[in-house]
Amino acid sequence: MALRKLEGDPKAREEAVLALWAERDVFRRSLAERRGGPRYVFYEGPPTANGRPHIGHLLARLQKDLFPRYKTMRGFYVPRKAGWDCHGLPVELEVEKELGISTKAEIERYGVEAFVERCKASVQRYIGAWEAMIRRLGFWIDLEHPYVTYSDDYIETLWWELKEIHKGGLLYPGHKILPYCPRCGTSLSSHEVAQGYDRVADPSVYVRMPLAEDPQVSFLVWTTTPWTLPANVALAVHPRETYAEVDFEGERLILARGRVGAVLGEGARLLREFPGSELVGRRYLPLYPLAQGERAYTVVGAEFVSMEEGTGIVHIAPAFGEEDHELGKSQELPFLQPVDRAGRFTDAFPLARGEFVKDADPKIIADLKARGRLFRAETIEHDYPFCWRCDTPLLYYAMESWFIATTRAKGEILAQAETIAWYPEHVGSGRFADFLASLRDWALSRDRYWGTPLPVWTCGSCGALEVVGSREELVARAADPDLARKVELHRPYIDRVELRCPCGGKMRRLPYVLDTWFDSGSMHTAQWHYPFENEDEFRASYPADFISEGLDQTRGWFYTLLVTGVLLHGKAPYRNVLVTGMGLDAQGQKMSKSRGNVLDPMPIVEAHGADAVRWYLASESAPWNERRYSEEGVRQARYGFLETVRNCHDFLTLYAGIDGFTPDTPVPAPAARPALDRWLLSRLGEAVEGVTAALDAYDPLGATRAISAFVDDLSNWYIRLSRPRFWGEGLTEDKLAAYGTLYEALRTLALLLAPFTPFLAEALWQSLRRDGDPDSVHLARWPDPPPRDPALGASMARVRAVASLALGARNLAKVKVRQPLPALHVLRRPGDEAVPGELWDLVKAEVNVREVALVDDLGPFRVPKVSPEFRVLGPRHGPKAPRIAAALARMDPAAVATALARDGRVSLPDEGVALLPDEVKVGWEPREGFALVEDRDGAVALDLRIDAELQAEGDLRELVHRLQLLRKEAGFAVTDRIELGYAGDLGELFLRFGDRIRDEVLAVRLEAGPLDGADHGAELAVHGRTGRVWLKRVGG
RNA sequence: GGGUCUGUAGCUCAGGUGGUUAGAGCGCACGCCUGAUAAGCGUGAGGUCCCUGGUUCGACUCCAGGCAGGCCCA
Repeated sequence: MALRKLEGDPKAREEAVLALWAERDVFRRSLAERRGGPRYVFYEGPPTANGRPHIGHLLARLQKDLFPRYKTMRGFYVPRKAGWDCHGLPVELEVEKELGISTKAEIERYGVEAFVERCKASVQRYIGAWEAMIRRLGFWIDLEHPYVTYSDDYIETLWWELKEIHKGGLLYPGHKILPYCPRCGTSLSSHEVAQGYDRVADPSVYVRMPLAEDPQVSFLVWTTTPWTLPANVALAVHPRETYAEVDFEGERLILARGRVGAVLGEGARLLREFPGSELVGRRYLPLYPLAQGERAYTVVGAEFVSMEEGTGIVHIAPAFGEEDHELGKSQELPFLQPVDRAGRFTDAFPLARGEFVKDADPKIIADLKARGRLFRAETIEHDYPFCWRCDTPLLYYAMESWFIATTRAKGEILAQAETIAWYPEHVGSGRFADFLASLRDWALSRDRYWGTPLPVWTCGSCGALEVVGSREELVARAADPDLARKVELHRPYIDRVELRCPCGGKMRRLPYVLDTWFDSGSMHTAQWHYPFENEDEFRASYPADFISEGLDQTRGWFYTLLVTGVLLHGKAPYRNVLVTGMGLDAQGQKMSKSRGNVLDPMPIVEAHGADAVRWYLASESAPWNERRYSEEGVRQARYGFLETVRNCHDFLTLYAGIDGFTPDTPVPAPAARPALDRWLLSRLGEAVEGVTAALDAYDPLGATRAISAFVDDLSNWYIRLSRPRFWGEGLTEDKLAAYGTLYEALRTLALLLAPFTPFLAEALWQSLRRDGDPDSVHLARWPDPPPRDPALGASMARVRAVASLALGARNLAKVKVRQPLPALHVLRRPGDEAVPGELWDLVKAEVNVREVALVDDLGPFRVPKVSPEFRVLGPRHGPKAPRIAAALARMDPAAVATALARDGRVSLPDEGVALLPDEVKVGWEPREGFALVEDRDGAVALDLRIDAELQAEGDLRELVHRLQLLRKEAGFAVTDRIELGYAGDLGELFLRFGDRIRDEVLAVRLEAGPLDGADHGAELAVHGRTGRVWLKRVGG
């Protein structure tokens, strides 16, 4: 094995790693080699295959890769089956767009069979885009054997599930007011509705409903949906609230007393008040007398009437509101439906016949105004639900639907929800718990084409009903068993299968398909085609240890997964959920296809590499925080972190190549190595422990911080200080210790990075691994932490602080580090005795001083400095203050300071006063020839007295530095030997330090005068000495 | 309207059982260093820790109310 530099271009490096993984079949082996070990169960939440992936998808995707990789390295067997959510309205919508159509009638005309085939093709296309992204980013999941929700096997499991649910008595048909999209022609589930709320301006309309018995008096009624007024059949009041009849600008109105001020303001005069119950049973004159019957247009009592908004008198249209519908049933009100399935008024309402209801609002308002029934019309901003895919305003509409009675299993669902650990915790205890608390029955059926068919057949003769739970059952009951054996379990094919009813009649399938959330929410079972196959797999993988998806899945997949899991298996289907935050654009807006502000990750990946994107996502913030994505962040991850890691590695390879060091070269035992090495190994132990603990706690941010801190110490302290150790000739013990330490650090770092930046980790590993090591880092075991040495860590921290202070002092004095100085005096602190001399030597080298001395007193290096405190002096001494100040300035500052400290006062004999401590500022200034720096980390005095020898040494270092730059300029390799020619005043330095110059710049010969055939030359000036040098490569 | 999260430097974000002088990275200025680095080091500028009130000897931290943004719900 040979250490070799890493490919610097991320794209090329990562593509090579992808090829290596493919060639060595690493992902499959990472599973195979762990089979039989403890299982860590992961469930893939299937992406909806109806759109291209964007950067917002990557955050959850990263968690779904990172933790399985980590657990694999910890010895777990972590199978990961990919999955695709293929059914549903979104897919149909894509196809409609392709075809340029938009209604169900058009689909029927086009042909359901052809339409459904196009849905399949569309899904395939998007799956391809997702697979490409997943592969390129190094997200390991089994794409060869995914679960696909539209496959017959998957559907068969769903049928089995529904039959089980039906057996439990929890599947039922009902009529309910449901949110309904008139464009899509189907009702929506509550979690779909939740996706589509938007703030809009709607009419806010008050109308008069005159009492039948006294048309001079009107009920005042408020609504934001004027189009529902034609369907009005009753008014509702709260029987136990107080109502009032008022005079308002000469008109008599009835409304809730508590709403008078808010609705009418100051101008209303109270005529009388009475309980709402008194109004119940009164009749009123309808706006549009479309309803028939004894109970039409009467006032009824209802507890739900709110006193928070409106007038406290609610207009009731049973066709358009859930509460209205319930009330209509209990009060035996007539049912009026003047709107068709497309959301247009029927002939029953001629005024706006054929118009979409929302568009008819202005016409209705104008009509009411013309007839004197409009009291007031305004607009109001509120949130209204729109179809989450096509943006059509939803209507609440009385529909037939099939339901799962989740409310009947609520207790069990809540109990099982308690067993789930959420990251962050508040999602589980907050929004998820809230949602479960207001659980409603699951409206499961959809009036559409591309979906799992509802397996319910009914008999045309006797009305009997059959739920089919498998293909075998279907064949057994089918009128044409051959057809049933072969038929694809999709519309329109499945609709051709008729069953034989025991009554002798024919049974036909109800034409519904399922809510796609039932598809994805059932993956825990259906991905295995259980119970028809794979019983062992199913049992071994229920429940999941880990799932991770975006926050928006709280009421989506997290919910449906739980419900189906509890109903079918009596147990929560997952133990740990890591919730990721939503992706926002640079303006802080949610990224979504409909807003058109999505950021395509692939160009960024191509430019900076998948690792940079992955590290950026993992290290920027906690996973559950929402993110503002920017390419700049990815750039920083690349240059600020990944490049540093690469350079640390390449530093090792550079010198390892020169010295012939290999991973198998024997090195001294850790205990026998210098303190700097032992310190780094201790830091490495700290890093391994930190990363491990963080990942065990589902805290990837904490893990990346521990890694970053270690890399910083490695690069900017360990390697920085160790460089000279690599420069000498031959493999000394010290050099071997440095190689061994650096090697160990990088090798362990590769392991720690493997879950986060799998490509770079692999590239490192391929360079660093020993014979006998696994041939991929992803087949290796997670590292055990090297032992820690806290005392050494504390010593190093102290020494680094001192070096920092000393460099600060140099800065202050404006003396370059290249110029050696005689001494650094360090004010002693408790514990300094325990700091090894080796570490103080590091300070010597870093600060470039001949000596580091601990002192107990900075007195010798500084002198007191006193000055008057005019703020205090002025008020106390008035006009004498300037004379006092002048007198103070004439005195010996040291004497003043001493007196103040000793006596608490200092006498000024000339002025006849004594100054108190608060009247004199006492500071310090460095004694001539010293620089002082003091802060909470300590205090140092830097001796700046440069003698001739130090000066010469400084000049030498300056000269060597210049020569090194020239070598670099000339393009020589680090190991090239050269000849050097020189002329001018500089000659003195060459004569005096010839040997050292030769060593430092690898010169085999020094020549006074020009060199023939020199490769490079330059004028130089070092401290007033000028001259010229020539460089020539030897034997090149 | 309700729930929940977020609000800390120009930007992206840490942090703190309530306690001297609130941090990092990036960016900026000046200086340094550089025989690994598109790097590094030092210094500096840059902060009402969203606002108001309360509790407290002491609040950026705890409590209450509000404001702004995100998500979820109605």
